[in-house]
Amino acid sequence: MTRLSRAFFTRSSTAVALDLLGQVLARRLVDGTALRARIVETEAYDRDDPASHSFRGMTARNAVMFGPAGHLYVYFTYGMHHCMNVVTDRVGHGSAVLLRAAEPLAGIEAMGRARGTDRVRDLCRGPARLAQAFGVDRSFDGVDLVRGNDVWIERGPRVDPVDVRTGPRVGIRVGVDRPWRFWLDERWVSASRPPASARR
DNA sequence: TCCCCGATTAACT
DNA sequence: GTTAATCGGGGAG
Repeated sequence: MTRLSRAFFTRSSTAVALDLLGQVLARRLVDGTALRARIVETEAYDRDDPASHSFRGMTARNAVMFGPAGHLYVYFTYGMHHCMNVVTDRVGHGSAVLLRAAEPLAGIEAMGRARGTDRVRDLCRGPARLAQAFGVDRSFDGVDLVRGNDVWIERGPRVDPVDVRTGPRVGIRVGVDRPWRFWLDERWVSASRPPASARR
């Protein structure tokens, strides 16, 4: 097992988002249970990107985005959901990659318990589902993926560039012109939805 | 302080 | 295809 390094994360969010496809998100629960899932969908967010939480500058909520790369940025939204991001680029830059979906590999029973479902396909298909399956909430905001022993990302089998798909990001109403969503296998990828601009 | 709405999901018709 | 759930962030006043 090779863990992804600080250098891997200290690059542009789009480069990291693309290269995270096929890597393995790993977690060790307090009871020792190991969780592993292959990352199959990501989205890049950058400063000067109106869809990014960092766009309007640093606040208490997004402060981690402006810190060193390779740390988790976890935010709470819709009054009930948590989403996991990996901080990218240089300190002070303000960029991150949203982990949107993954293919469960190990610890599936524990993930099912955390999610309240037996459907393997729905365990990690969607950013809030993924965070819930991995037991990640706001208390994980700022956790170091490079040095920590609770969550980290391992090098997975090499991905053939031919298998990579790109397109507009999901659920946003600004910055839709940037094709910063990256995914591999439709089966494990989060549900598409009508453009955010058409809702509410 | 008030108020709108979100990097979503599940459960509807 | 539509919508309720549910609450914190942050812009407006």
